[in-house]
Amino acid sequence: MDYKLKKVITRFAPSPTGPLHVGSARTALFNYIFTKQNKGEIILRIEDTDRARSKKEYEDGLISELNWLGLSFDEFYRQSERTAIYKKHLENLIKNEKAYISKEDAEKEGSRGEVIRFKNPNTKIKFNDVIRGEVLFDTTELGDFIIAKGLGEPLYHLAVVVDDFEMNVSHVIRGEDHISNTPRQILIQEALGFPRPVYAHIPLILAQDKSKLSKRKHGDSVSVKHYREQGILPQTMINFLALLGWNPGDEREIFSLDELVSIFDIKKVQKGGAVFNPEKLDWLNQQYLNNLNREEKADKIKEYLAKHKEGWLKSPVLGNPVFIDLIVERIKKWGDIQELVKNGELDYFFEAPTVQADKVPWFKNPDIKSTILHLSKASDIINGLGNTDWDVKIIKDKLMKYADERGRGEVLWPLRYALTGREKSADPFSIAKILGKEETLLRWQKTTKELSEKIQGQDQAIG
RNA sequence: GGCCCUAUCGUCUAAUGGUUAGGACGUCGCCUUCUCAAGGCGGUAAUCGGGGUUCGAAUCCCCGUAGGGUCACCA
Repeated sequence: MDYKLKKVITRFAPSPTGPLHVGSARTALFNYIFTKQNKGEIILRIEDTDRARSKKEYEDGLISELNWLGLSFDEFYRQSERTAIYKKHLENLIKNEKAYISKEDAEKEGSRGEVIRFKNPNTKIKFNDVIRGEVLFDTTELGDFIIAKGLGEPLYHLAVVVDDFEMNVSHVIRGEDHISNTPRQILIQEALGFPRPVYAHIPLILAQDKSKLSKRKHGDSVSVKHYREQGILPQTMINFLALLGWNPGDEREIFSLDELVSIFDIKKVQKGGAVFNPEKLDWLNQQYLNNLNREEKADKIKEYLAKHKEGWLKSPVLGNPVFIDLIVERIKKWGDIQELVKNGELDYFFEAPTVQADKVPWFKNPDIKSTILHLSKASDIINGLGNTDWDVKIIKDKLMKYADERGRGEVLWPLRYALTGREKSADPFSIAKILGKEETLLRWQKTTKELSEKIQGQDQAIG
């Protein structure tokens, strides 16, 4: 009765019929945490009794995603390799008249003449769910359900019950969609004389429309792989999934897997389903992104840039810490780098921008002559800086001193625009630092020249 | 439809009979700023409805209602 006395053994039992679903990932996570908390063992069991729908590539994918998440398992089984065991128990059921071979109408396509049905004792089943409390079912309506297509072809309910027993599973933690399967499985357990594990049915993860997240209805966004490819960090995923349906009772919400193991409480898991909120996932990822060290950031930026702009990889800009910080500040996940590239927001770091002369002066005081003056003056200031002074703070201090005298917008807008050719961008100090003195001066001088020519043209036209 | 589960801001949730119903995401505003991003500060917003029980109900009970899950020779 008191499961604390028994060794805790849990299992995560996906069927390899598709990519790892975020809901399944959370089930795996809760199993994992619970197991570690109780110093137990966790089993990964591939439920591939449906030979037609199960695929090795999905199994590989499942394992790859679990690895990525950092969830490890103590034992591994495949149901397709255990048919002899199921057969033994099936024969036992038939011998004891708990199940029988049933002649069926084989007219329906895909159906066969004989299947094995469980002899339903038509009782009421009551079980205690860790999360929901007492649940009562009348099993009469279930009828004599089919537990195997044949002695060598067990179906889900039979395989689950046999395996949970054979593997000494003490706690079954699974999704709420299995709650109505539980009475059926308990019936089989009792017929076989097996002990009953502790059940915990965790709530479903819902889509925005509040229906169960399904690949069919909601596409790729249901898979862990999707978020992995978007550049969400595994630690973000773990943290986010844990927070979906659980909280520590106080206001903390950033937790590592290890921290979860110390503070998680399965009894505090919510009863109702939880909508998967991608905005919050992004926000959380941003928190984790910021805490990465420079090397990790630099490596990932290179990796994602390589996908879109291989030509940029040789640039020394990539190693510049100011550049790295600038990028990380502007993304929520690595995949956002693609957007940055696509929108041309990074071009000016790697090649001279196209500057439109009429956009150089600040709109509040579009005087070309003073704009030229500011550009030249700024060039002088920058030119006076030695190599050791080539630092964002120093560049900023020097330029700001001048900008404060002459009006910030009036000075800073042209400086920045001449450097980037964009109305929106990072500040001119950081960009100057990244570009280097020579390139910065070059861009300012080029713009100055263009503006001068423009003025001359105007003067001639007037004269 | 039968059975089962669930019900606090738009979303994730706190408050285990007594709180101005708290926090986070989003959103909005302000500050910081030449612009963008980041950051800081602040605002908006909820107890599904109706009956009980109680001095007192988001909290306990009943009835509705709504949403969801499940009803395979899938898992």
